[in-house]
Amino acid sequence: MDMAGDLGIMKIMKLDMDSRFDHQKLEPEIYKAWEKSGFFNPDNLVKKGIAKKSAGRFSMVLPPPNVTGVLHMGHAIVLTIEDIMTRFARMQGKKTLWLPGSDHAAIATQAKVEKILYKEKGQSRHDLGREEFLKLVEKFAADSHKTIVNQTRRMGASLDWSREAYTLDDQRNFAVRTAFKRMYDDGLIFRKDRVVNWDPKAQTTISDDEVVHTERKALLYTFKYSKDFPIAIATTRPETKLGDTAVAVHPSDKRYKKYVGKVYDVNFAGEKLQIKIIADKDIDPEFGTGALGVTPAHSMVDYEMSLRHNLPLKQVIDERARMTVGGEDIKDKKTIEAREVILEWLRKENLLEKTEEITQNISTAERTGGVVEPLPKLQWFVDVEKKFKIPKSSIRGIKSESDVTLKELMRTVVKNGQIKILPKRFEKEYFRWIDSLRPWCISRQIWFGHRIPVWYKENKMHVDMDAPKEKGWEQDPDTLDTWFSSSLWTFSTLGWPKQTKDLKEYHPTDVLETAYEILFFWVARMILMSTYLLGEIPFRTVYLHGLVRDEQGKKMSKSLGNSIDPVDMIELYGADAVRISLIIGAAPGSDSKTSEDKIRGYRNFTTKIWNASRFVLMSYDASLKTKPAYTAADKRNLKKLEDTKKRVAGYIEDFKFHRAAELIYQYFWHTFADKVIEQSKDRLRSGKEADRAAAQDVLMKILKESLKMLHPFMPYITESIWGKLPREKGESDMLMVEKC
RNA sequence: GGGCAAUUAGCUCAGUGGUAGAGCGCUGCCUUCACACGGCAGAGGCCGCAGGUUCGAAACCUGCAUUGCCCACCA
Repeated sequence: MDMAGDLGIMKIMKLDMDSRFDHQKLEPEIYKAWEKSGFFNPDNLVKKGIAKKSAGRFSMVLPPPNVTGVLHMGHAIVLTIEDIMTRFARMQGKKTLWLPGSDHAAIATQAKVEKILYKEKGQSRHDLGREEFLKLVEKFAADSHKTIVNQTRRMGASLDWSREAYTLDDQRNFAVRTAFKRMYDDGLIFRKDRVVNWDPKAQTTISDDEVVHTERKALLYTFKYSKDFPIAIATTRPETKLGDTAVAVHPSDKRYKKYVGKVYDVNFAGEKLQIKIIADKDIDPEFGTGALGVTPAHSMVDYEMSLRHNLPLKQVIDERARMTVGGEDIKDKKTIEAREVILEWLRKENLLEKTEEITQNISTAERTGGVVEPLPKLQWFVDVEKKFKIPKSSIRGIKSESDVTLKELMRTVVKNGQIKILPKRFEKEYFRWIDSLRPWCISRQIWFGHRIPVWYKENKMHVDMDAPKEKGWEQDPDTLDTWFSSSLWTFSTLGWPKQTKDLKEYHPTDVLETAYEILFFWVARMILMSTYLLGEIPFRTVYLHGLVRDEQGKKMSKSLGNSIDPVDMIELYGADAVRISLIIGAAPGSDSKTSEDKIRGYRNFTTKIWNASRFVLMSYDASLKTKPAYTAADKRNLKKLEDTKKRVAGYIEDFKFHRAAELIYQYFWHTFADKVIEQSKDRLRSGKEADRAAAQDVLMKILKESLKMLHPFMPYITESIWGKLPREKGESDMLMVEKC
């Protein structure tokens, strides 16, 4: 194989080695040489005969980073683990594809740009209008994309940039509209008035998974609606009681049995209410008075209860979290202000029986931190429990043309082992999530994202790929949940809905590697979409890694000021040191800690690799042609090398990257450098020729094999050293594609 | 309220039935021609607690404690 010339790697080769590895200068040069070689693209691996049919293929998508900012340690660990898998597969001669892309991250990106716009110009998005504002967001996204892609390259990630995708580009938009249309036609997407999670801060709905429960202290008030109402109720939000349409008690609660079924007209703080007493087994007779004021429009629980009992729904709070009913002193007031007014009225009327402090869980929006206000709204949903006919299925246990639900599909592929989730404990969480899954609200009242492919005219509705030809149709102003488009990622990136060669070759992908945090958001929904739209699994193995924390074990975040910038660390210590320090000590699915000290420690390892290699190269006498006479110790050393290689490969195949990395570290430093090299010194200087030949052969052999083992973990320095070593027949000029 | 995980040397963590390990840190010696971002030597742990299984347990089982995380509609 002679490709050194046009690969440009010769330029960075020298006959001997510099006294240190200049990572700042050499890493970017090496990355360029890799890119120029074209070997990140599997087509070229096949063309040049590097990928062997018998070795099979390996495909994986990169979890697309959000175009909201810069690379952080979370990305760094993703890139490192996935690059290890990718490089390992490539060196095994597999047709290897690792596909990059980025995510438009609808709410997150829009919120960020709105913040900047307000800070810089004091304007809101409405001041600009939809079109102008979107231009601004797109500009921001493009800049951010550029930064992230450059930083991704610095990490050494061997991604096939020729296939790069974006969740909001034309091709992906086509996939999104296709998916939406198909789901609508199958009755799996519906539009309905339902109580949804409303984020008053972002002014949009959010899905159940975007709701975060946080504990806080609150006051629990016990009172009666009016003097002649028989039952006292307890609440932390008296203002919502203007929307009550029932009081619920436990069916076997003797205190209240006689009232069940009765209807009362009451005047509550000036608002006329009609309250029906109902019995529901979800009521805890022990809590408060054992009676719950049911507010169907402003509580998820109460809403579900109202559906069971056929209760009317009365909205009293609007999108700005202000009251829509009540007298002058209440209407249009913020909920907290209205609460005080009502409490004042309760005291005056002598209806307030008790006030106590409790700790309660409140719902907040994941992105904005705003307190979620449940509201009835007309929105689009995905029905996960409706039966539909699946045309074609390669899922074990689900026949083509059979009737299934999305939940069944999601559950089946993990239950039957077609998809393995590692570590296994996350499978349990996955099933639990599916069991409690409700309709997925997919419409968002924001501008940045895939516009919903639905058009309205008077009372007519048109759901299709494109707008109707005739005039007067208005497109739905809402956009789709960002996870709708990213859930198509494993196949939309390969050309779906077109039946492309890539789709046939690389789907299902082999591995989906990501942080356990987004198991529900993303992984589960990819399974949903792939099984539904393609009738096949999106990936065979889900490998989940933990979060990277700081020295104190705190989550790294900008606001805490404890985040370590991976790019700073690369500048200081090199990408190889950053990579291996993120791997060692990070068991699958467990959080790990990182610090500059740790990275510096592993930088020392790169120096050790460099110096040991320098020694082997400098003491190597190429003119020595004598047949080597191996000693028993030489054979033992070579045997140990083979054992180590096998164990390392086994660990990688088992997704135990931390074990593999630690083993190579131990082997290279404490076996090869400390023992084998030290023991060879005398022989190299004064031994007989045959012994010298044996000694230098063993050293060169172990060095080369060690570099191969190390390459997936520390690609830069190993590639650099490989380029300086004498090559034997059949050996590639580029370590990246050398057989291991 | 339900579930999951962790608890091993000062710190960070490996170690899934057979005489306690690594890195960092610490102590002492060594600047010898690969490397002081180094070498050699060394100190340091009744493996959270209590029971049990076993010839044998840090590992398996039961209970407890502490910490962390996830989920959940106690108003």
